[in-house]
Order: sequence, then C-alpha cells, then structure tokens
Amino acid sequence: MTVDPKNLEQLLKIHNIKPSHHRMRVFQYLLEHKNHPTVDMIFRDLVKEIPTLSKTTLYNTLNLFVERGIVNMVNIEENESRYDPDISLHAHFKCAYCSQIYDIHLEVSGLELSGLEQFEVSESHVYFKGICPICIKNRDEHIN
Amino acid sequence: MTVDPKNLEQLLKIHNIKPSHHRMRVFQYLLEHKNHPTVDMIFRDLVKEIPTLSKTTLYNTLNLFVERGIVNMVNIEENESRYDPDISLHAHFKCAYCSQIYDIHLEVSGLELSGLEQFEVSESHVYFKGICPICIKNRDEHIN
DNA sequence: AATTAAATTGTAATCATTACATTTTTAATA
DNA sequence: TATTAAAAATGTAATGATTACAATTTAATT
Repeated sequence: MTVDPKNLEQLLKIHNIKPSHHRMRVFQYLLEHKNHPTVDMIFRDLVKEIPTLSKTTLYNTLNLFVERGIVNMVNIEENESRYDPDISLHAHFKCAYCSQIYDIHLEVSGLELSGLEQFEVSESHVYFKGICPICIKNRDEHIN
Repeated sequence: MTVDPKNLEQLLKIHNIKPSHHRMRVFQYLLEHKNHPTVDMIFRDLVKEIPTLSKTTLYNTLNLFVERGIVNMVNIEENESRYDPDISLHAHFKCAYCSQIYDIHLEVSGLELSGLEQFEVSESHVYFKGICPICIKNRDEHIN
C-alpha cells in the first residue's frame, strides 16, 4: 500500500508538525504497516533505508504524533508500547498463541457508559486477550 | 476495613496458593486498599510491618495472584502496573490532574461485541483518561 | 531429627524509555 | 549569498520497573 507524499505532508502541517523527512517517513511507515508495530519493529525496518536514524528521534517523533493526536499509543502489552495510525474508536485483541494483534470493531453505543456522565473523557481504550480464530482452528485440528 | 484472616486463608487455598504469611498479608493489603496501588506503594506500606519483605517476593506473589485469577493487573499507565483485587468486569478512569484512578461500572451488554464471536476471550480491559468531576469543579471555580 | 520441597531473599541483569548535551539541518534575515 | 537563529536529529548515559538467578530460610514429609 502506497501513500501519496503530498497528502502526508498536508496532514502533518495541519496538525502543526513540521513535515521533516524523518517524520514523513515514520508516518508513512505506520500507514503502510497497520500491524501495531513496536518502536523496535519500526526502527529495524526504517534504519535500512535511513541509516542515520536514531531511536531517540523515533521516540521523539512518535511521542509528537501521539501528542498531536494523529497516532494512538496501544498499550496491550505490559512492557512495550505499540503504535496505530488508525485513530478511530476501535478495540484490540491480542492472541496469546500467535501474538498477533487484531483490530476489533467497537459499537459506539457500547461505550456510552453510565457512571461517566460527570467525567470529561479524552481517551478510551478497550482491549482483549485470548485465542484468535486461526489458533483455535489449529488447536482443534491437532486434538485428533 | 478489616478482613477475616480465616476467609483469606480459605480463598488462597481454593486457588491452589499456599497461604504463607506474606501472601496472606499482601492479599489482605489489596483488599484494604482498593485504590489500585503500584508495587512500590504496596512495598512501602508493607515493609513497615514486615521489615524483611523483599520486592522480589512481592513481584512473585502478585504474579502468582494474577496467574491464579484472584487479582487483576491494571495497565492504565505506560510504565507501571497496578493491582486490583476486584476481579469483576469493570472499567477504570485515570484523572490527568489528580492522577486518581476511579472504578467505572461497565454494563456487560456493552461489551457484547460484534466481531469477537470467533475469538476465545480470556481477558477484557477497558479504561479511560480525562478529568474527574472533582478536578472539573476545581478548574471551573478558579476561572472566575 | 533428617530430608526434601517450597518460599523468600538479595544482587545483578534486562530492556524500554527518557534526559541531556551536541551536532546537524532548516528557516529567516540581512 | 552569507549570517544568524531556531528546530530537528543524534549519541550517550541515566532511569526505573521488572525479571533472572543463585543462595538462604522456612515449611512439609518421612
């Protein structure tokens, strides 16, 4: 999946982010890799084409994106954050077997919670853990 | 709030946890402190009465409780886990101002999600961030 | 009491993330 | 274009929660 660099540049500008080469490339990477990558995954891939890239820059860039609201930080693991350019309200599911993280569609109505009326909510996070359909199938086939 | 040690002991035994003194004390602490404490908060309090307590033991104990399903790990912060002896399905809210973590009642029906039918769900986590009613009130009063 | 297993402890290692100072790049101005 | 100022990027070192591991203590069993 390719992304038009012109639009990319505009999107960053709109959110008060100077569209430097590194920032454009990081954001483009996220758009092209919606598997909720970790910092390390992003770094290992991007450093191949940007050999001077530093991890600090990557952290700075991702933190900036999160602050500006164009990327979501996904904390479905205890020790490592993941990043998601899909900022629409949706949930995640992590399979305990294959470790894959799935996007789960969330009915907005499902999150109209009683008890939150008096609160100002700026972030909503929903995630699940368990076994994904593929791993369920594999498991059941091996029971024989 | 005081907890009957006899019941405590039974609860641990039922879940295949040998009710050692430390374990009983840690679990009792959680029952008496439902403010979702961090490991450090628990340690600082408990070490006063159990001077020989080590943090490793605390980690071992909490991990065991989580494994056995009598305590939930709450990952509402990026860098530090919190612990909650209330294992009923409920959500959390963290106030960006006062840092307090609130329990939020969750309608079970709200979590019957389309798209998860094929998955085996073992854990559900829901949390919010924003401003709590008290801090909203304080803020508004200071606008004057 | 002797022996084995389990629980606890302390120290050191791990690893993601951040702090900070320096260098490089970009933008603004003369 | 040259000069200066601001922003971005970099590298190294620090931080801090968590875990690994080996040693010690405690409890359970024979």
